[in-house]
Amino acid sequence: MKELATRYDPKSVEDRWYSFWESRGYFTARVREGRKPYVIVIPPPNITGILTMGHVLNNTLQDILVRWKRMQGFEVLWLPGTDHAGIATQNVVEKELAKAGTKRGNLGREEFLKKVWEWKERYGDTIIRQLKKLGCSCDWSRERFTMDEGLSRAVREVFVRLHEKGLVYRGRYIINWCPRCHTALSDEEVEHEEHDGHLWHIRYPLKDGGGYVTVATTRPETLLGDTAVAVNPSDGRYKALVGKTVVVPSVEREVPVIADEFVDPKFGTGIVKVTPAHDPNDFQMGRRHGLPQVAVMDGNAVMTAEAGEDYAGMDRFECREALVAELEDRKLLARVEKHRHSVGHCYRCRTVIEPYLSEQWFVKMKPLAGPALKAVLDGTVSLYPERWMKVYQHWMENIRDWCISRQLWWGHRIPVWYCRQCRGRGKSIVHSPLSTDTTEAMDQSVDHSGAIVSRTPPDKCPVCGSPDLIQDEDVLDTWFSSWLWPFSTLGWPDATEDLRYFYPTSTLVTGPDIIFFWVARMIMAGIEFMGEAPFAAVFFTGIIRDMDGRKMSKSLGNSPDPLDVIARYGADALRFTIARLSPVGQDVHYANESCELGRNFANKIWNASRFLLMNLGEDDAADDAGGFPLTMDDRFILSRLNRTVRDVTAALDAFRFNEAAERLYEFFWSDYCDWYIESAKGHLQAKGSDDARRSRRVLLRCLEAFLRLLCPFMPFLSEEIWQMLPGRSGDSVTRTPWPQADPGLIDPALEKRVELKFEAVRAARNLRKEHHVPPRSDVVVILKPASADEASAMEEGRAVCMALMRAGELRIDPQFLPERAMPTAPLSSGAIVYMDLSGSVDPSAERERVTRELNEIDLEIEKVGKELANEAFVSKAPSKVVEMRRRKKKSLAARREKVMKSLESLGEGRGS
RNA sequence: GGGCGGUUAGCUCAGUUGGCUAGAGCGCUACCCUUACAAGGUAGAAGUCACUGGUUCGAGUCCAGUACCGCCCACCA
Repeated sequence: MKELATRYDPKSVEDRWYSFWESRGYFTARVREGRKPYVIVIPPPNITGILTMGHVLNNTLQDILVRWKRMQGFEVLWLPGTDHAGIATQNVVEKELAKAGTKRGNLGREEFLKKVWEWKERYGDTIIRQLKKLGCSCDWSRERFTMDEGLSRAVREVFVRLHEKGLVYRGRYIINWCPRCHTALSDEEVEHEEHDGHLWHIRYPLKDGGGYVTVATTRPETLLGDTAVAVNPSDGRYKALVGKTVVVPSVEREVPVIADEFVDPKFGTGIVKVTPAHDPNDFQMGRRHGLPQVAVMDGNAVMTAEAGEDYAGMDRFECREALVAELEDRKLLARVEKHRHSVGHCYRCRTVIEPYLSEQWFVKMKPLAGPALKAVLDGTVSLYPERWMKVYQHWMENIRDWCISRQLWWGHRIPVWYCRQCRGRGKSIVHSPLSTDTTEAMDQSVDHSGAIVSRTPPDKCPVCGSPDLIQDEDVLDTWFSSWLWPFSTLGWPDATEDLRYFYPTSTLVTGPDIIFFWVARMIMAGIEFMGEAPFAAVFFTGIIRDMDGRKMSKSLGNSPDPLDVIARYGADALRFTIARLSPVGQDVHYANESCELGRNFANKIWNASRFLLMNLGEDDAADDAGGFPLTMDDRFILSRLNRTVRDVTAALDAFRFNEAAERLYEFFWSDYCDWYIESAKGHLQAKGSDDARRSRRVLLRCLEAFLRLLCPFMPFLSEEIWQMLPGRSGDSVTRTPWPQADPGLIDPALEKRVELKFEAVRAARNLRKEHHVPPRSDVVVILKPASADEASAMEEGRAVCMALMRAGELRIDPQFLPERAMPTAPLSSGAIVYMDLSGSVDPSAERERVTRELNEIDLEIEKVGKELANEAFVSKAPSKVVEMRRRKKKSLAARREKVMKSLESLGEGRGS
């Protein structure tokens, strides 16, 4: 047996075992009929991403699940991959270009895309490599990318199918526009933030010279695009105004005063300016009243010529300032109020979003939402924690159409073409789908706007036959590929074996921040295209925060690099700590130092195993106790082991990872190390004895079972130790079956009996300490048991107790009566522990201590006495509970008596 | 404006259907390098379970309300 270090060194083992597992194909799933599949698709990290603590949490939990399920005999597929992350990636590459002194406009679309692909090849798998460091057991042979050929085909297929159903449409609407990214965004991609702004009250002169109307606005610069002023039709104050004409300041445009229900008379002045081209509500109002749309800003949020020559070319916020100054000069600014309101920001670059009128593609969501909501409400898909159901339901019931076109270059190009001939001549009003006789026509359709929607690039216009076609410039929202992930990754739209066998998947583990972006939409897509929800359960993790409760972020610098943590503490330590700390459905407060929890635990396991290995002989095996009769302690640890197996399994079944981790920790540290190994040490001394052999085998049996339970949490360490155990010939702990709890071995009564011994030992140790007995010196301990059963339990454990108490002599004597002052400690059973210090006790200190004890007992007696004196309690509470109280009272009384006696033996009675 | 969490030891959190004296880890105090482990052992101190009321024989746990913290949603001109 080679010498093992006294500290576990994760660095020297982790990579070795990872490649061992990988090279043996342990993570590769196969289609195996008759075997139940268990499938998780990874939430694909962005190719721009590096591993964050959020990923660590997420993927550790997924890895725990899949490793556990593999051991339970499922055919497990954990499907990995990455997301092309349209905006994020384009931004990253653009930044690189900027550093090199160029920009994408200079390169042109094709050249730029080449650059992005190059970037992706170089850096896109960073996060994948990092996941391997963490120990993630993904099936890398099935790794996918949202822009690879198969997934791109799925995207086109979905777009065309939705278009055929009339669920994809194009139109000119107000959308969320990021002036920095130069693209439209969906509502979900806008992050609202509370912001201290102003409410400017602005006077619009009436054309007839009869004074002013005063409107209130938070965005005065949009006034340049006003085409009306509105009041509520039932607002008595302003009835007379309706139909009159006012003059928009600065641009001096004459616009009508209209009446519209939308206006809230209680807000501001009750009069609202209407800017149909720059506000979604005004857009609607404008449609209702046939108002012109005047766009005063361009895609850079720079004022256009429509804004008037004073402002054209100005940035929107600059313009705001200048315009307010002008209004003030002209006495048209009635007043300014402070006003707190929420402002939308781009989720990728934080720029303030501009409502912007433009032509975009949308998905009609209502028809998709219905079945997806039902699936969650009826339990086809269960959400953990359940409360997310409400959030989900609210979103589904108030769902709005999804703007899916992006004015980017990096992404799936929209599978739509336009005919230059037809469009040029302004004809082509054709309805989809084209039901002509050609097979090609099945693949494409032309909608009322002249768009040819096709799975493959068409070579000629189906209307006029012209080959002069041009593809839509836009790409699709990144999430338009993500929402297909659970089936596109398995080969859809082809009817592959994988798809048939592995779909629907089992569990999705993700953060609640993408419930709308991703989870909800996947459920919709799964039901729409596969006819079945994509997973049975969704587990929402918490969000990782720092100790001050702040979100981890680069700018705050509070975001640790998991690879540093792994280097410092080990992957297992990080995994275990994260699992242990993450409360179900609650955010995790994390600091690197927390990983000491996992590191120390790993070290404890390492050393306990080392101890056992030092004692083991060649012939020791774990499968049985060698036919030797088991001791009480043996049966105790086996009982605790089986209890642990049962509890850990139940906890995992319920996604209570923290509880599972806690059970493992408790069992190993408290039961196995603190008690069982300590009590076994005596037996192990005579190596050749049956006693020692029995002990070794039970120790080994527990360790083996424990390592298997631990394996999903700490795969590297458990493998390292597993391989050192006798009788291993290169088999892997990851391939062993998950332990089954044997209920017959769980014996609560026995556990109680053994706990009595703990208590006696603890009491004796406490007495030693209180009376300053030097650690090395032996003492005489006398135990006065409360029952014959206790006496026999103590008798059986005599040797162990003596060792742990460090007692030179242990007398078990039901009749014992001290002749002189002796420190005592009562046990909960009513038994009493005496320590004979041969008169070296200070009676007054002891008296004080015992008096304190007596007071505590009296307090308890009073409490129970009151309860039992309560007629209502005795008659209404379950008899079991009443009985329990009676017993408690009795044992307290017995204890009190004993304490009183020892107090008397100390010389004086108590004052009261 | 609507909704959802949280509030238990100095810190981070358990406490599953109400029922033995509310637990753990870290930190703290004291002693100990006892031949697996000082990343350890042993013993200990430390809690008005946010507040107010209610239900109940009995409330950290259930109900109502209040306060503070956090998050999400909303056409908050």
